[in-house]
Amino acid sequence: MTMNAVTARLAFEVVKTACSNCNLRELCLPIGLERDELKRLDELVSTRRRLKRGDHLYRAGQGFESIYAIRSGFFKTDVMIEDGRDQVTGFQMTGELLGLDGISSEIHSCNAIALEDSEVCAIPFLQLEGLSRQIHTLQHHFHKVMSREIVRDHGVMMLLGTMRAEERLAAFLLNLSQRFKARGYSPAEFNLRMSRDEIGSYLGLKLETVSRAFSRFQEEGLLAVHQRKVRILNTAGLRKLLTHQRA
Amino acid sequence: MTMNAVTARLAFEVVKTACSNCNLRELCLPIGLERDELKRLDELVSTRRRLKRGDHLYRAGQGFESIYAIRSGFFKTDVMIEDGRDQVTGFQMTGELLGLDGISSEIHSCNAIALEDSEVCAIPFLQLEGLSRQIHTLQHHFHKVMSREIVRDHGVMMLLGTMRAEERLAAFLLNLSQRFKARGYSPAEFNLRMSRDEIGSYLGLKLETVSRAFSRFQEEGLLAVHQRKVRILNTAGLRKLLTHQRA
DNA sequence: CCCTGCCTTTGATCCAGGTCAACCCGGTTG
DNA sequence: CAACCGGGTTGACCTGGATCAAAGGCAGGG
Repeated sequence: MTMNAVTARLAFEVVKTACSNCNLRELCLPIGLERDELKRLDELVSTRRRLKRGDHLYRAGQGFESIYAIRSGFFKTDVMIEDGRDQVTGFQMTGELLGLDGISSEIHSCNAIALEDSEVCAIPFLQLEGLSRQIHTLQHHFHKVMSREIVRDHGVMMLLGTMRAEERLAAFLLNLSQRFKARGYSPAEFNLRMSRDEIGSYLGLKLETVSRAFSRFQEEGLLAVHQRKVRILNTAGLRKLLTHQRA
Repeated sequence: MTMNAVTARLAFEVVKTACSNCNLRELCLPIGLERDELKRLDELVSTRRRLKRGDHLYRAGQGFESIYAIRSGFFKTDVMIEDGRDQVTGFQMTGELLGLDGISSEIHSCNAIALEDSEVCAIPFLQLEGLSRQIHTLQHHFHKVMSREIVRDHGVMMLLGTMRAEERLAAFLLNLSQRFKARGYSPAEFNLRMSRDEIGSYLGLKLETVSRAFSRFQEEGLLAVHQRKVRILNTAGLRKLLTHQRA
């Protein structure tokens, strides 16, 4: 093998999977790692998976062995009870981790479904634990990610427990907006990847209620909606809905 | 110092704080640790804190440095938004951990309040991370605990998003019952440590609705309630409310 | 012992959001 | 092109739980 062939091979692999070369490394697990630490993480994250819209990344009941970092695309997670009722527990986008629910019992407790064609990096969990025993920064960052998920869930509980329909939708839109912004997209104009029904499930509302709330926001000049295309016209107005309403 | 003095001193310390001697060690962080590992955990868990009913263990906004294992007593955690609305995010009992919300930003995001006189073990988080880099079992168990919290939160989201008032209360009571049972108490008869208002906040209901649901359950012979004293008479009936109801 | 204050229960009324139903719109198929 | 189909919107009506109000325990303090 010539030197060039080696270089080419390395270059190929880097393009193929490396965290060290991923433009999400500031959003994702590698945050704060040194060059050589990053390389060791690269070794774990060797398998990618492509999913088409509608595909399951994993299902409730399946054995757990990896967590997944979203490289591109958009997901929802949901839980189901026997009688068929289900609840969307979250929407995940680029750079976010999926699968943390599986750690506790080594069995996934929810479904993760791609809402658009997506790509994820699979990170074998036991190996991640091994590496994070060696790299303090990685360990600490991983703990922060899990804790952030807990805090996020508390926010959703607050939303579901105390807010009225329009407040919920406003909170939802502001959250999406802020996350798009953090990824370099417009915070004001975006396409929803999920149906009214899925938004409703997440927010504890029926799809008709979600639709009506959208229409109301439009009437009030807070935003322009057409199907799944949303443009926020008055962020402050939306924000005021959240804080100010109620006694 | 005589040998006896040394022994006595050790015995004193063991009684005072050691995980190795704690009758909760099968419920709490030490699960699965070897004798010598346990000893090293003991060294971290040196500070105890006693709280009286109503005391805050920590408050939202305070800096985070330790997580807490409940040694005895009963807690609630809640989050608040500017306009004064608050949401109880959980009730914690013996052997459960508090403070995981603080890891993500190094600032606590919720309040933890004792609902009865209680005692907790403070575990400095950075030291816990250090030790769990050395003790694989401890690391893994800690990850499971965090993950379990996420799964629990998803359950609450399901409850808040899809269940009707009586289903919520049934789910709540069954959950409490099961947790008392796991601690060696009667699963059928217990004292609620929280007010109707706090139950309502947790379940996304008003206190009057909670009270009415209790009365209804009593009429239907599912349980006997008097103020905070609850006796479950028909567990299967309560369980059926959960699964069967609705289309 | 009574008083005070908090918690709980219960009744009467109201309303936000659920339910049911019709229609619309854009994309796809035969 | 028509027929179809899976969202999305909109209207009319209904209901579960919120709200408002009153009264009944129970615990703690003087």
